[in-house]
Order: sequence, then C-alpha cells, then structure tokens
Amino acid sequence: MPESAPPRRVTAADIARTVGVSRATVGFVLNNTPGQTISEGTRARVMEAAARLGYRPNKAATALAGGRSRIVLLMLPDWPADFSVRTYLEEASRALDEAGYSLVTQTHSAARVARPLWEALNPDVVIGWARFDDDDVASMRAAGITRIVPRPDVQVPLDEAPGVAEGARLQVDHLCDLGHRRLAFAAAADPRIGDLVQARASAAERQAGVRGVDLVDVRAVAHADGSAAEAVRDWRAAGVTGVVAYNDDVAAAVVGAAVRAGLRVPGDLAVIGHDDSPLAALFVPSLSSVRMDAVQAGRFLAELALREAEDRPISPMRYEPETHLVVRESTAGETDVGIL
Amino acid sequence: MPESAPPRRVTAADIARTVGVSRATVGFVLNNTPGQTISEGTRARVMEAAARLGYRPNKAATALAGGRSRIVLLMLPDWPADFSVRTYLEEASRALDEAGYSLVTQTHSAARVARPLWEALNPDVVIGWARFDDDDVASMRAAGITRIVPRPDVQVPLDEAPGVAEGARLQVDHLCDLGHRRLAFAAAADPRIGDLVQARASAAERQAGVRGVDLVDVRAVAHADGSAAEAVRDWRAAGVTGVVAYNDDVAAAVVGAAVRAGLRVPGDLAVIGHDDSPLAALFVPSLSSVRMDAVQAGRFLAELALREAEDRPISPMRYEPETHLVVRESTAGETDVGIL
DNA sequence: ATCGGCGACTAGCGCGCGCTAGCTACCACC
DNA sequence: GGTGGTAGCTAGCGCGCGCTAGTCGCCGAT
Repeated sequence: MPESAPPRRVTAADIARTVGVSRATVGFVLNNTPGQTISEGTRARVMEAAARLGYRPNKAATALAGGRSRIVLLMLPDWPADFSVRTYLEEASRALDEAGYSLVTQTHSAARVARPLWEALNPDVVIGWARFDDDDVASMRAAGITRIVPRPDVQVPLDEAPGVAEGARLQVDHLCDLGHRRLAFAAAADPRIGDLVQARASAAERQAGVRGVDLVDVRAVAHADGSAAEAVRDWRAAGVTGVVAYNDDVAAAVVGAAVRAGLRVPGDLAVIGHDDSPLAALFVPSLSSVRMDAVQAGRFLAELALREAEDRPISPMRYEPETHLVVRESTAGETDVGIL
Repeated sequence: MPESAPPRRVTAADIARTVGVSRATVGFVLNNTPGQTISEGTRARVMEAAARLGYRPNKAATALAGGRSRIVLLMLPDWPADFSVRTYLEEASRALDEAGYSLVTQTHSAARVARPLWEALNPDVVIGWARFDDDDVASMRAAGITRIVPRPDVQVPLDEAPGVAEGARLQVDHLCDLGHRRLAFAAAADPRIGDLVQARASAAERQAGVRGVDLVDVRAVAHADGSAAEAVRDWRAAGVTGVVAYNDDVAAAVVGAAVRAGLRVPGDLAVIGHDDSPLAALFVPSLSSVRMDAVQAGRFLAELALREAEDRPISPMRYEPETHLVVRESTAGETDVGIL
C-alpha cells in the first residue's frame, strides 16, 4: 500500500477547489443560506462534489463559528432508568434530529465528576426532569449555558407537572372502583426524587378526598431494609386493603412483603404501581399499573427543547399526556398468589 | 439594571489582557505546556485571573484547534439497560474524567436517525459492547472517526469476552452442586443481543459437559408470547429440574411461567439468572443470580478507551472480572412459592 | 569585548466554518 | 450613454484555542 498517510478529512475548501469555486459559495450552497442567489449549475456541481468526496462538516468548527452546538443535553434522574423511557427518548431524539439537533442523555450521577457533561459538550440547552439544584445551575452558568429547563428562576409547583395528577387519579379511582375504602400510599425512599414522590402522594391524597375514601398513611418503603414488611404489617392493622405505589418497583416491594407475610394478593391487599415498567408484567402476581404515552411525552420534550434553543416562548405550552390504566393481577387477579 | 447585554463568555484573551501578558503565555500556563518555562509570578497571576474571571475554555475551539474532542462515545445495546450498568458507567465515567475525557453514553436505538451521535459529537473514540455492523462502521468512517472499539477489522470470538465463561460456569456449578442432573438454558429472544446470548449458552453447555450433566435444551423464552410457559412444559416433560437463564429478566419469565403452571419454585424447578439486577432481589421468589464486578468492568472500559484514544497498544490487555454467585430463593429457597 | 545559551516571553498562524462586505458582469430603463 | 438594479459570485474576517517560530535581555564562558 503506497498510501499510508492518515486520510485527511474532507473540508469545504476541498470542495471549493475541485469545483473551481470559492469557499463562500460552497458554504452558501450547503447551508442553503437565505438571501443568496446561486445558479442552478453551480449548486448542482457543489452538491455533487460534496457527495462524491463524502464531505461532513466539522462540528467543532461549526459550533465555534456559529456559537451554537445544536446539542440538547437531557439530564435524567439516576433512579428510574427503566420502562417506557426508551420509547420516550427515542421519540424525543427523532424529533430533535429532524430539527437538526442532537439529543444527548446522561443519568445524573450522584458522584460528581470534575467536568460535568454540560461543560464538555457545550450544549445549547440543558433539560432536566426536575429542577436543578443551585450548584448545578451555577456550574452551568459558569460553563456559559444560558438555556436551562426547567428555568431556574421560575418556581413551578411539581404537582402541576404533566401527568402527575392524572396518574394518581387513575390509581385511586381504580382501587375505589374495586370497593377499597381504606388506602395507603407507598413512597420511594430515594431522596433524589423526593419532590416527584411527594407530588404523586399529594395528588393521590387529593383524589382520595374527592372519592371520599381514607388514605390513612403515606410512607417510604424499600425492599431491602424491611420497611416494606413493616409497612404491610401496620397497614393491615389499620384496615388498609389497597395500596397506591409511587412506581412499579415500590409496588413490587410491597407485594413481595405482603406475600412473604402470608397475605394473599390481591385478596388481602391490592396494590397498584405506576409507569408500567417491564417488571410490572413480569412480576408474579403481575402488577397493575398506569402507563403514560411515551411518544407524546418525547415529542413534548423535543418541542420544549427546540423552543428554548431558538428562544421562542414556551409559556403558552400546556401538555397533558394520555394516561391510562393497565389492570393486572395485583389488583384484579382471580387467583391469589402466596406462599405454599 | 443598566447592563442588559448578554454577558460574553470569558476567553483566554480576556485573561491575557487583565494580567498584561500575551495570549500564548496564558495558554502555556493553563495547559501546563511542557517545554515552556514560565516564571512563578506570571503563572500565579494568570491562574488567579482565570479563577477570578471564571474562565472556561471553549470546548469547540479546543476541539477545533487540537483536532481532538476528548469525548468517548459509548454505544449501549438498547435491551439490557438495567442493573449494575449504572455503577459500571459511573466508574468508567469517573476514570475517564480523571484523564480529561468525557464519557457520553447512548443506547443504540433501532430507529436510525439522520445524524447519528458520533457525527454530532466528533468523539475521539466510539466504543460498543458488541461489534458494530458494517453500516455503522461505514458511517463512523465517513464521519472521520478512526478509533472504533471493538476494532472492526479484528474478529474476536465472543465467548472469549470478559466474564462470559466464568458467569456460565458459576450458574451451572451452582445447579450441579444442588444435585440437578438435567438442565436447560433459557435464552433471550431479542435478536439484537443474539451473539452474547449464544456465547453464554455455549459456555453453559461446555460447563455442563465438564460436570457430566445433561443440558438438554437451549431455547429462547419470553414472557409475553407464551413461549416461557411452553418451555416449562417441555422441560418438565424432559425431566429438567434446573434452568440456567441468560439474564434475570429471562429467569423471571421462566419462574413466572412455572408458578403459573402450578409448579413450585425451587421445589419442582430451580432457576438461576444472571447480572443480579434489582429485579432479582425484588422478585418473589427472589432470583439467584450471578454478579460481575461493575466497578472493575467500568475501569476496564475506561482504560480501553484511553489506550485507544492515545494510540497506545491494547493487545496485551487481558481482563477477567470478578464474578460471584448470589444465592436466593429461586434455587435454594426453603419455602416454595406458588399459586394458592 | 564577544558570543553562546537560556529563561521568559510574544507575534501570529492554522484549525474549518459562517457570513459580511464587497465586486463584476449583465440587463432594463430613461 | 448613463444610471440603477440585480444575479452570481469572491475576498477575507472572526470564532477561541494550541502551538511554532521566533524575540529580547541577561549571564557565564571564552
């Protein structure tokens, strides 16, 4: 092989040279720059050369010159990295892609690194599911990031977040419709998602009030530390027959504790989860849950990011995702599951 | 507020101006450029000014000038986005961070977008768990990415991948030690991870041979389509008492099917999973599994990426992660779980 | 007294791109 | 014939940084 030099990347200058035209013209053609008139012939020749040479604009140079990276960074909480999130991300990614943006996702790790991703990527927008804490906001500001969602300066009550009220309503209504009169809410212990948990719990309490049933206890529950077992004991003693869980993981912990305590599910205790994770279908008994339309949510996220990136107003946006109940054995099973 | 102009980002030139020194000097100080002698006083003044002004180098400019983005892109398969992966990623991320690199992770979505992430990010290295297909490799090459792991030009037999043989060995040995003489392997149906599934199955067959027990069937199994139920029926008929599952999800599907078929687990059928996902502990009965040391694996990934990025040889690297058994109810439970 | 060497620094190019400020040729119109 | 307008193009700056090729002054050795 006579040619062993590293094949230099094709640049716009290369195209200009082969076509016999200036670099500016190449730029105008490839970017369809408005306000520039290019003859049909030149345009075609440039396009052809670009395709033939396999030209790819250097993103670093584009970002430097344009001052925008066209990257959207989504920070995900590190706990619920499950379920329909995949669909959600895929849809958001595609919608952004169509608009010329790229979505980069990172799960927000507790172990802070020296160089957070927003510093390395120079994203145009950083989006989170929950509000960023002050340290993060300061770090982003220092990194020159001005577009942050949710806006750090705006306080949005989290129980008004899309879908929260509706999901809790479906959970509570389902249990009520099955005749349960005394309910409990099983929260997640993880402090990182504390406010979302709180929001769902409040919404459930509100809906219980609407339906005129008692929601006698809200309590954090975990599988590992025995708190689930304890909760089940207490709830039984208090006459609770239906449990609204923050999500499917928590629901599984409650069901597991109940079964191990010799109870029948759903005969003695009915439990409903949230998110319709794969676990919900897999579990024995399978878990009733609530599913939100991930495709819609993904598009919503993309739209939010785009508006922010392009400095268009986001205030008139209102969004209520389609939410529906998925009934399975843990609330409506005909055969109880328990220990033999 | 008199000042409403967007606060321009601080550049190295700003530092140079305030300190009264040239831009080059600033660069030398901040990068600790070898071969440059800078007086202690100047160095201190530059550092101080940088800190005071909150200077952050523009990554786009750095990437453009240096020709390297210091980004490592990790493409994850989109199926097993679960379990210890988080620890793994966190550790890899930290190790890379220490070396001045950033790890960006993307789950490899089936729905191809117009602009794959490696095109938008200009990563120095792209790493995948499995080999990339030819389209992807071509796309990366076109995007100017030369460092791809696993190397597209090198064929590595997947059953030699780190940990595969050892994990299967632990699974089979455990069931053998409990007295099971006829085993089956429950594979995952997902074609995207076909070769990894195949590798684990082969390793299990080999180990069964070593132990002199029969592994009578290898079959893809899923919860949704009834294939798990069918498999359990067939296995029972064939006298199988122990099942080695590809991972915990598959194990859960098998256990679920067994319980629903009126079998006792582990009394009639013992099942062991792989990966020690959260599901394994949560499930009822809880699932025995195999855990690989995610921290080690993460460091290994980081080291691999760094060597590739810095064009250091990777051939002498050999790595066998610590792997150990997690015994739970699905193989060694004292009380069987079943339908009441 | 001269020269080489070295410590401490600076001028300025190049990375690849977007884009402004032109410039030229051509045509329509008075 | 002059004037204005426009289609179609180009020269070249600026983005912020890394880094090479110097420059300058001082000190020790000849």
